[in-house]
Amino acid sequence: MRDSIWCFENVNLFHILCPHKIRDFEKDHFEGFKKGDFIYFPEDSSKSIFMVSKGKVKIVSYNSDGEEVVKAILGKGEIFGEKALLGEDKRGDYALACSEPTELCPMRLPDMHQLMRDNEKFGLSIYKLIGFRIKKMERRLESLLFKDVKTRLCDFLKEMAEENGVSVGSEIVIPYFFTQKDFADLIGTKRETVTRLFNELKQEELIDYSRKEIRIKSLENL
Amino acid sequence: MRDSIWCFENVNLFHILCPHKIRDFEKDHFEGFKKGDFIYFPEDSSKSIFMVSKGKVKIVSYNSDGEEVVKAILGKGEIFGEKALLGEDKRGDYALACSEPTELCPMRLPDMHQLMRDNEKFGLSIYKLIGFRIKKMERRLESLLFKDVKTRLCDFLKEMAEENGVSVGSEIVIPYFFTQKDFADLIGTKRETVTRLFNELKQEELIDYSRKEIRIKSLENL
DNA sequence: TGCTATATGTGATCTGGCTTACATTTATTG
DNA sequence: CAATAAATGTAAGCCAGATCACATATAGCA
Repeated sequence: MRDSIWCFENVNLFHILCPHKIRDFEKDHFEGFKKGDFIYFPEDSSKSIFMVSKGKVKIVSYNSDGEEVVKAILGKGEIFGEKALLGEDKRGDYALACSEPTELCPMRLPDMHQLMRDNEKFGLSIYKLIGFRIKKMERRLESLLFKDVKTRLCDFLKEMAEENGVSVGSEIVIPYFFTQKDFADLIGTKRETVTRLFNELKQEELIDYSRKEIRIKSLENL
Repeated sequence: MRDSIWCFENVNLFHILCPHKIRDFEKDHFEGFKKGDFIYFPEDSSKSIFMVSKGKVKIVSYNSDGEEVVKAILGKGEIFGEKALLGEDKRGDYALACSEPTELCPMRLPDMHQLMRDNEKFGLSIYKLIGFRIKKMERRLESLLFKDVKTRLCDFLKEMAEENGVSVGSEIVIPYFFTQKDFADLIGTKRETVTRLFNELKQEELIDYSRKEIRIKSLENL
């Protein structure tokens, strides 16, 4: 594992969960969501967990000033709503699709429990995933406590490069599904600051970007 | 549940875990720790979980600048090292006693698993506790993202009042086992700022404090 | 294709809380 | 009980990043 605050431990459950192994529960599989569609609301009871089979999903809540708290953004193969496995009764946050089309594998909780009982290895990897989520949150906390905005942004870009980056020549291209506002929310700063930093990094020849993609020219120096 | 960022959902497992129900595993029960003693190190493998039966335990890690990242401070009846249940192999942080004497109930992982298998209700409450830990961390994150230092301190004092406070007349007395440095670490600020704020709150007649205790004079207005 | 909404760019100003630098008070230890 | 260490108190100066106030660019839609 790298030193980066934002680095991911990729526990990709796509091939375990979806679509083959769970034909039995396939009833309401694969729902189609459009950008901005809500998947669940805070008051919904936590009756199922989801895996993203296509698109991106954002988990958010809103603080008392109506500002968005971005808890996570998830891509293909990642699960969310997993707190249902920890005895959560209500979701407590919003899940919404943030790319189009977004498709999910929903798993009802009892089915999930059965699956985990039947397949110990699978159960373990689910719990492991929860463990990784916790560690990730701990790193985010630490970065918020001790690192300045620029460092946080660089760490975050590195994380994205690992997760979603595609090598093209010496560069790493990240398809750009976040707005600068999203970046700001994720690293805990303001949009204007992100704009400023993006241009600063461009000046320093570390990245290049358009509204379509971000090109990381020198991952090492970020 | 209250609105406070810092409010606790008290899942006290003391009477479930300790000391009666687990006589079988009692071998190395109740170890005595002095203030500052390390209970585990980051490289230790996660072979057991602990419950505090007496005293206080601090979970920390250190960032690259050697600054302490305080992840949690736990009192009687609270468990720690629970990430072992989530497939963690190494602890990844330090646990150290921060009051004297501190005593623990250590539970080896296999025993724990057996206990959880045998007693479904118990297993559920353990997982629930992990869920609460996650929510608490989410609140801490949110507070760090959006609230200023004074608000964070007030929220934290409210949390402590709930957890450890004793009503004395119209006041709530909190025994004072944290130094101002500890407060600073926990809410993400510097010691000098905590001192200033403590005095500010004293001026405003909201609290009173000595090195022995903090008296909350007006919880509502904090 | 033009109109409108949303995303991005960029300066000027302001400020919470960090930094630095000590002083004072309370614990701890030989 | 003195000596030393640790915790607390206070104040001046500074700066990263927020805030405010626009300008421009791009996308989506009638």
